[in-house]
Amino acid sequence: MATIYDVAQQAGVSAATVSRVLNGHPSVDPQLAERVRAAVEELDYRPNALARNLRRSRTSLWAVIISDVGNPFFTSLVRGVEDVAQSSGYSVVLCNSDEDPQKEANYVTVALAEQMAGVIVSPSGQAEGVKRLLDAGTPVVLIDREVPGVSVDSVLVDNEHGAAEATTHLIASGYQRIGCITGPATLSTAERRLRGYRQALTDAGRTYDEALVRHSDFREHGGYESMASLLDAGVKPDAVFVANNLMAVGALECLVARNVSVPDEMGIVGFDDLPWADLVRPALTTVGQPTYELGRTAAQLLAERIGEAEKSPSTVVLKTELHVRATSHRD
Amino acid sequence: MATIYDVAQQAGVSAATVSRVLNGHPSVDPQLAERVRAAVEELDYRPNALARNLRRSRTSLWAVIISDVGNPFFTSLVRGVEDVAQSSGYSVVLCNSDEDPQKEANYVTVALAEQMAGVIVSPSGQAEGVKRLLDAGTPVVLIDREVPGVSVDSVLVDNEHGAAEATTHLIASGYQRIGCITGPATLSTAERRLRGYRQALTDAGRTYDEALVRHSDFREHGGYESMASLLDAGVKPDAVFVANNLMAVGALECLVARNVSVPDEMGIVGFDDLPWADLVRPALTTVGQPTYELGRTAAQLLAERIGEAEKSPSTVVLKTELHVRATSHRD
DNA sequence: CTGTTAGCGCTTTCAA
DNA sequence: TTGAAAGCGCTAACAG
Repeated sequence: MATIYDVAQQAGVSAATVSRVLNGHPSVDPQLAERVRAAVEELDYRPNALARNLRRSRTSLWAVIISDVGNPFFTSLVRGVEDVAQSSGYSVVLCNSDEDPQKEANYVTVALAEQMAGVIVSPSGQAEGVKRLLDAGTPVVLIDREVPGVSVDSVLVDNEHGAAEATTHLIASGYQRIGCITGPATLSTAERRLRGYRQALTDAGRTYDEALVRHSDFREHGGYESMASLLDAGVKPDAVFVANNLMAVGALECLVARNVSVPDEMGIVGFDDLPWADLVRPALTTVGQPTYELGRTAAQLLAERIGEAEKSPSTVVLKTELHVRATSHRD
Repeated sequence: MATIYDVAQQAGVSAATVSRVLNGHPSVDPQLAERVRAAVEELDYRPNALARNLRRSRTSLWAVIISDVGNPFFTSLVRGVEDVAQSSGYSVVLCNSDEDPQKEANYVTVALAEQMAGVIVSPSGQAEGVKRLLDAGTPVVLIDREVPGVSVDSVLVDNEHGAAEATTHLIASGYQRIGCITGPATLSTAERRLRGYRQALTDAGRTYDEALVRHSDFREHGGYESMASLLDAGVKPDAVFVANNLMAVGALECLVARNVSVPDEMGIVGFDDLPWADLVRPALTTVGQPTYELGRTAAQLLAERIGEAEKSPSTVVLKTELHVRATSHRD
């Protein structure tokens, strides 16, 4: 592998000049610059990123730490991030924490150790990872989820409003006992969606019944179990607001398995869409999120933060949109 | 940020000794080692990976370059890779090439520049990226797809056999004119699956009719279009073998849109499963792949290759398994 | 078993 | 505008 000195020798200049040419430093004689470029070409020289990283003490990599690669919500989001990153000259590497704070911590350590230029993270509950990044001065943007007690750029959706809209829709569809399956109490999305659900009930003059609420894990299996638990309970709901897409799938599977007809015996609204939703029968009513836009926005915030470390953090809240399909009304 | 010298000073030893302790080099006095560990703790010292990388001229990162983050096939595979990587002391970063050779080339450049310890790649058609990695001496494992003319560790499934089994199943179910929607001719999987389909027809004494074959892009939309094109053609098929999961979804959506009843008017078998397949109606018959196992195996090969650069490359072929569901038989 | 020393390849003052 | 030289933080010969 050719080094910068080989190029310098070949071009008859110093390594410093080669470096200047390579990094677009203006004050270089065009003739010399041309000789350097020719030498680079000839030797097929590739700068050693490791040495450059060490010297500059940063890389041109962004880490995106997501909490579940298997959730299509994140894949669309990642596309949004990638598109912005590319046009800003960064490459994106994905890290899958699998909702495991330990794995998340590992990836934070990697991002720190490799001195990534920036990190976009959907934190799996604990503030610790985000705090470590912030303390080290790494530009960070939170996506999808908040963490309490830290001041940091964030991109969220209007979870409470979306959840309330979903619940109100179920009420308007004539359902009487509306339950809720939400996620881990440690996640802001789970809590906010639960709050929106509760608020909508209260606003409609309904009583909020703790017995109709389940906390689960935002995974398919958890949705299945929670629905089963709801069906086996004393007071059965006749509709359920399910606070994420994977759990909605699980809940539907449970209803199919138990021969509970949807939407007649049980109405369902999920949060976040599914791919190939059109093929799922009955078609699932959802609170749609602008996933690609979430990714784009987070990436833009990150780029700005990198450019200007001192500016005060901003939180962008994007709107959700109710997609009424078949599972939420009886007509 | 504390450096290794700060730790050395704090512990009253040399930087070399600190390095030895940190890297588990055996010949260190336990007492000194203990002092070093205490100093590390006290200063909250984190080794600078950039410096270490430069010195060792490699990182402890694996890159997994996949061709479509949106395809659940890859997400399961990634889990398999991660599990092995973790237990071998590597971290996995994901790179999404989106079936775009240009993006793939960029990520290869990143992997090379950052001197990743190893790369697992499902190449998007061209051999160029893989060749560059190999030429640079980077340990590489191919997954899911072959590239012609390079000798490299690979993990594949038995595409021809799986496709033939699917086609034979359609024949046995009484379908007469069986078509095929396959992927880009540049991808080995697309070609092998097409070959398996053709072979099965021939073996059954059927004629192979080029007019019933479509090459598409392994994406949902492409499957939709191809199915539409097949329906609009002079000789309509009464069953179709679709060579990947996303295109099968697209094809089904087209059939729903056109009011073609499945499996009565049209039988369908897809290649590779879908998540929440149980909810898709009618339930899709598929050629199942051991996705997690593919990832695990690739990771193991990579670990071995890193350990022993000179061993001759091996190709592991895993078995597929036909999952007969509702879309492929009329009874 | 431990310390001294010499770089890994690059960028960036500083002087010319 | 250019080059010489220092050094980012770590590891690995080589001595001792």
